[in-house]
Amino acid sequence: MVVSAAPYHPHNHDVCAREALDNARSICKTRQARLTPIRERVLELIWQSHKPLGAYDLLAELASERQNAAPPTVYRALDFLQQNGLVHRIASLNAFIGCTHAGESHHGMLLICSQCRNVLELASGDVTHSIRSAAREQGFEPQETTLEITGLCPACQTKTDP
Amino acid sequence: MVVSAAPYHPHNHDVCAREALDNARSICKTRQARLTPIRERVLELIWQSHKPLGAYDLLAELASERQNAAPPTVYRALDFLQQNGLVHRIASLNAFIGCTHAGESHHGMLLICSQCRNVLELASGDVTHSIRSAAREQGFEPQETTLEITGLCPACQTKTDP
DNA sequence: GAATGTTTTGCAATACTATAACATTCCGCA
DNA sequence: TGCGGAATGTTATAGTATTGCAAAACATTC
Repeated sequence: MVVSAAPYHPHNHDVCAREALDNARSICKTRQARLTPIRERVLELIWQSHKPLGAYDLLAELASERQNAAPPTVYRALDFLQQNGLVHRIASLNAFIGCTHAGESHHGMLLICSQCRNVLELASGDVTHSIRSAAREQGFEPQETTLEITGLCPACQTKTDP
Repeated sequence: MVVSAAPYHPHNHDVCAREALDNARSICKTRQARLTPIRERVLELIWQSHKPLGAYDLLAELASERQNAAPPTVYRALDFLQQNGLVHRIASLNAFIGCTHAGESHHGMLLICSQCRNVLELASGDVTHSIRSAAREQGFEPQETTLEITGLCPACQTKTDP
């Protein structure tokens, strides 16, 4: 499932988020991974927008809903979600975003708008391929790729141009 | 100046580090940036190897040499070195590495060995180009790119293969 | 449905990473 | 020699993440 080119295109985000949740439930069922209430709620919070959230943002939300939320609560949920390919951690921001390519084998290229903070996840075969071959040329065997690009999304470009 | 394909190739690292320091001094002179003793020492510490060092690793070294080293001491030095393109911050590790392409316009692609922790910096035109065009296809205007790849370097591949 | 082993959650403490704010010192330059 | 900006000293604190152990929930088998 690939969500359409959100977030730069206007879209019904409720539908978008609901689809992501449904998809997550289906993936977890297949993988026999337990999408517990805490984990599901964390994922739901992350999917409230296409802007990355910090672990302590999530914790604050969670703590307002349940008594016993502590840092490990949210970090464990995030670990689970990452391991099942449902969220990405954005290293350059120490924040987390819902994965729009869950269930597909990919390594996401994240386009992060420095102005509105929306994040678009891309999976480009060209990019993947050129990175792999550049690495292999050096005899290097890649395992994990972190590719994060900050810049201006289309909407924010027109806003800042006079 | 491009340092040869260190660190995977055997090389005289003393020479390698000394060249990096000389190069840094020359760059700072040109840019009228003040490579003060603290800043130079931090850079020297970073260049002791091709393995990334955390800010607090650097601080520990620094503190053993001078009385007044505190976190801001090392973070300020690192800020300066980054702004002048002499070191890179590795977001996925919260650590710092000497830039092997200082003085050249580039955005480094870092190959990080998960076993020996050595880091090789690459500047591939192909990769740069495919990333830029993938971003632009979405109408996105890139400003900063973080590209970090963990995997196995040639030496560690042969070690782990039986 | 009770016993058992595994997974998940609760809980407290702490480690690690980074910055803020303000005082002081240093350095180039008029 | 004194002025002004840059760099450093100093203290405190903010922000991010993990460890370790106890308790509870759950799945499975008997």
